[in-house]
Amino acid sequence: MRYGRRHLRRGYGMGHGWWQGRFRGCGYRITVPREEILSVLSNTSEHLSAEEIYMKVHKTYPGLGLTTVYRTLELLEEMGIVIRIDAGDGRARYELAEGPKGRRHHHHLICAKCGKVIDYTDFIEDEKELISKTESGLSKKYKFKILNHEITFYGLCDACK
Amino acid sequence: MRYGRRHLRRGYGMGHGWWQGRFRGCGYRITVPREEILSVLSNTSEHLSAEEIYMKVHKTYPGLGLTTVYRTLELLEEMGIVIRIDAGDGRARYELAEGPKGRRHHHHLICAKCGKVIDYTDFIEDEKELISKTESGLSKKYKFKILNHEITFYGLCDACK
DNA sequence: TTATTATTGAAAATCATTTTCATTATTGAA
DNA sequence: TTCAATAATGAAAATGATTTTCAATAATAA
Repeated sequence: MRYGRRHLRRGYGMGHGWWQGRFRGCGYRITVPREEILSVLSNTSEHLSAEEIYMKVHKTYPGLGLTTVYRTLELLEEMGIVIRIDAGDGRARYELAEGPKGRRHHHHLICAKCGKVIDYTDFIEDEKELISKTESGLSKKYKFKILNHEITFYGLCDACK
Repeated sequence: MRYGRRHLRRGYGMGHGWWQGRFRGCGYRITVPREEILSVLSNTSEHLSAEEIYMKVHKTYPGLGLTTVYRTLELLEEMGIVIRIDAGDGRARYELAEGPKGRRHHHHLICAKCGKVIDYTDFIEDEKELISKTESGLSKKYKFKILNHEITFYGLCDACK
């Protein structure tokens, strides 16, 4: 007897992501939707929106709901596994903060017209000194506990200019 | 006979903003809503959302519609008179790019909890070299025409930490 | 295997922003 | 000043991304 089940089951073949430990540690469950979403994020260098992630996962796992994508991304962002980028076009994009291979610290180049986001890792060395100096100065002066920084250049990409 | 008019008329007392020339130059009309919105933006050091601007203007000019605020802000952003800031809390905030007195180049410190935005002008000198170097390097490498940059620190403000 | 309860998906609800459209106000020309 | 052309406006409806609600389902510990 076959059963038309909407849901995959997790099994031996499923791989044991580097992130699973962190999930367990926080008391979160490891589920198929979460595995699928993280798999998509791990296998792209693009900056995907919630809907784009939904569509990609949907191909192999049609049971997925868009709601779950949003919920998962929110969770992943809270855990620092994922970074949300606001390209200013009304929908957020997401990228892995640090993957299994350890992504390098980088910043963004955003096209003001089409919203395309490019990572760049150039000049990070030169940046370090400025950032640490600025960070300690600001933290003192404005009584901010600084957690993160972001350098973004806006402009027009090759195709749009 | 009195008439309950919903609309103020522009008159001699209304002041001649530094921005009016730019409006005329672009073929845009100078209207009361635009004057009022720019007046609010000129008289605050806060980073206001469209709705906050609407509420402030509404006190002296109840005829104003929220739609007009959005439309005006869009126009002002296009003209480079206003800068939109995405604090990541789902609504954009706006600030004057450069006022009559000429605001200094600055960057932002954003509280990840309450969304508060603080301008800082510290370390701008140190920043210059890095930025110009980065800018020319990126522009060449990625064929981007760079128009603008943004440095933002995220953290917790004194009240939230 | 079972009980507990976190997670899920669908549908409805939100909420900021945009669009539509008829009305009104600004502007340049007469 | 008056007038005609049309840009700008406000109200209401539409949009679109994201969030909430709630009953059903699946992951986990015992």
